[in-house]
Amino acid sequence: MAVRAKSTRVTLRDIADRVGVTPSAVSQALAGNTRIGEDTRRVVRDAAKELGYVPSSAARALRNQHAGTIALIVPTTATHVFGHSYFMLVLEGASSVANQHDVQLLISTNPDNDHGLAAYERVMRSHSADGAILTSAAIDDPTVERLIDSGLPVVMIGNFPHLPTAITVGIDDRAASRSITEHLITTHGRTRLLHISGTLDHQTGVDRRDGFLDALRAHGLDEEGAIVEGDLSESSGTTAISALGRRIGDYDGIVAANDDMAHGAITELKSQGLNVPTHLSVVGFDDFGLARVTTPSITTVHVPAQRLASIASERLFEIMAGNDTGWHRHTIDVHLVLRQSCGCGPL
Amino acid sequence: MAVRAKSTRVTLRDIADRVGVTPSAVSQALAGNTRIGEDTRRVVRDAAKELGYVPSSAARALRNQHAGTIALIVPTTATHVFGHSYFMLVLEGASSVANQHDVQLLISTNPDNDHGLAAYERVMRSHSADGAILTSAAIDDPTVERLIDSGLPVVMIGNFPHLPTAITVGIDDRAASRSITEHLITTHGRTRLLHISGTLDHQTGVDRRDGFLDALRAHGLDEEGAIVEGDLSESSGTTAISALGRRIGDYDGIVAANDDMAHGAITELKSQGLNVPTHLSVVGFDDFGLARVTTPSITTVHVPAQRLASIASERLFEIMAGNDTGWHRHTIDVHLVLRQSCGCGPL
DNA sequence: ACGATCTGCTTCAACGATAAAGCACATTGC
DNA sequence: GCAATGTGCTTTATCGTTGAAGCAGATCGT
Repeated sequence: MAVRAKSTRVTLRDIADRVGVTPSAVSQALAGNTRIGEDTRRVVRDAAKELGYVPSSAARALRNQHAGTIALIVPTTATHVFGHSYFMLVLEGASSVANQHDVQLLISTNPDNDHGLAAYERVMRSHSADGAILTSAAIDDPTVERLIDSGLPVVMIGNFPHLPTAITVGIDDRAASRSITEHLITTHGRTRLLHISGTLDHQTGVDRRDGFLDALRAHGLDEEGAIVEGDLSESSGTTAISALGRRIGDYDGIVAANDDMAHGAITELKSQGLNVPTHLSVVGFDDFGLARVTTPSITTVHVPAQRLASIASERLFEIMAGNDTGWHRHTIDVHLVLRQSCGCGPL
Repeated sequence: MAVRAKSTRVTLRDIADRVGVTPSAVSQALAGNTRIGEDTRRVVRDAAKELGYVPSSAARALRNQHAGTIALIVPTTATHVFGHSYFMLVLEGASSVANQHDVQLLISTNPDNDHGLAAYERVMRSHSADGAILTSAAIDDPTVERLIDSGLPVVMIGNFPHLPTAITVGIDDRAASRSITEHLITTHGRTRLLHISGTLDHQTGVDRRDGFLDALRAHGLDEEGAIVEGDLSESSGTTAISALGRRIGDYDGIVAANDDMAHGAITELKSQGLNVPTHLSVVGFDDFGLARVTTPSITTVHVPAQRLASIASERLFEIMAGNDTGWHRHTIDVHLVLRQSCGCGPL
């Protein structure tokens, strides 16, 4: 039983030989071409089913000049971004849309240091994907621009104001950040606020910081010492607080650029004997899972990552189908999720 | 500016024309064939670099009869399994190994209802992947057997005792489950234990349940009413407890088959005014992230999913390279992570 | 009744890369 | 001095699929 089945790879020729026509006729029959007789068509289809014929994706790709594949590109090391459940949601969104279109999903992650090209440049040049969803790109990543200019259909998740031709789906980070900051100010009367920002080489980090500052200015609050730069990791949230030493007493509210840092901050505050939300209100951003399960649960902005990905994917398929008339920038609404860490939810 | 760059796809012919040799010579030059003169080789390589040549993956795949791709197959709906961060870790492990081997990673998820074949059967028959990592397969999934018999190199993550020829990497769920149960018994003196099991159509669910029962029997404890079947979701952990009503008083320890259910159970216990770990000790399984961040943090078995995936991937590459002499079943060690929910960690 | 259209296939070329075989010409061995 | 070997390419065939073009024989229109 062992090796038998292995080599027998069914091609058009096998069907052709069995039915007694040419491979080309089989191809046309399977494609439903009406120039092939009704009878032949049926016989061919039966034979194909019986032999378990599946077209060779390589031959098809070569002949038709498209791969039947889209790529999900994450231009950082796997450990960095995969570590955030964000990616899982994106994958889920892209995957389901790809499946609906009967297209394979390729995951492209690490830089391909072997050839000095980014992995996704290879994907693009080798035509192993017909289009790409790009996410988590840094502002200054020069390869992104080349990717877009290459003519490969690309839809990006996030905001890229410096790339005017890019097709993007994102949320209004700045408005959302302002909104959650104002919640702390107007609902909870917090006036001495600290922002733990994300990495500022990503647009998201900049926008969330700016939204925070917008809120401060709108309410005439002090911007002095209001910002500490983090890196989106839980430990950077912890460090942000511990580095403050006793100056933490100057603050009564913390706006973190994501939930991981909010959680890190809360942990550190707790260990210093400070209660959240009694002594300080803390809020996060993202709501990818963590914010719901911690104690206190974290008030945050819900970012619908899966929906971002599925919308991006749908748009990508439109573009690949030649429909270039749709939107180029799409912003989907987000909402606050009020939980315990600001003082809203039941304790 | 629009359409210009698009069509210019660089092939061997372009390099050949520029250098003044045939495409075949270029191919050989790039492959480092010594029958091509030193000078020509250098000129060709320079031209290739300058033009930005990247081989067509489709043409290569067709000619060489292999795709340059491995598939990560998850034979369930995306929402079910992707929902667990397990998949993220597996992806990370597989992805990094694939990258090291300069091979693309294909994600195959949903059944392809269009043709009545599982998506991965198409992957296999269409030869769009040279090998596959298969995870989260149900015990009775008949397509798994066909996949293995097809001759496509496959390495599975998990244990599949009913598939004697399968190459698998897993952990000893039964021993680990027994071990964490015994921790509750011997260290914390818990004697009235409840197991919230996983789905029993997966080997993991069965093994973890059996390990729990092993511990009970070894210590002469009562098996009556000791098992409730859950489905690995947080809510099934909650339901398992709430459905018990006041009979929860009969128990002093809960062994959940994963952390999500443990967390659900703890939440429900809390809301009933029961303290964990004072009134009851609770433990989970997996340690994929959740267990560390809850309050109380959850004592659990750390399952190194990423390592499982990378070991599986390495073995897959060995097999694809023709080395069939390695192990067929590999079990990697796991360890308990003692935290607060059993009564061990600092509160 | 005889060119025009239809029907049902076959033939052919191509997608891009590659390995085997071939073919000149130069060099070497004895 | 002439076969044997080496060098540096070119020619050719192939992977599996597909669409255009070709080609018989039947059917139709007037």
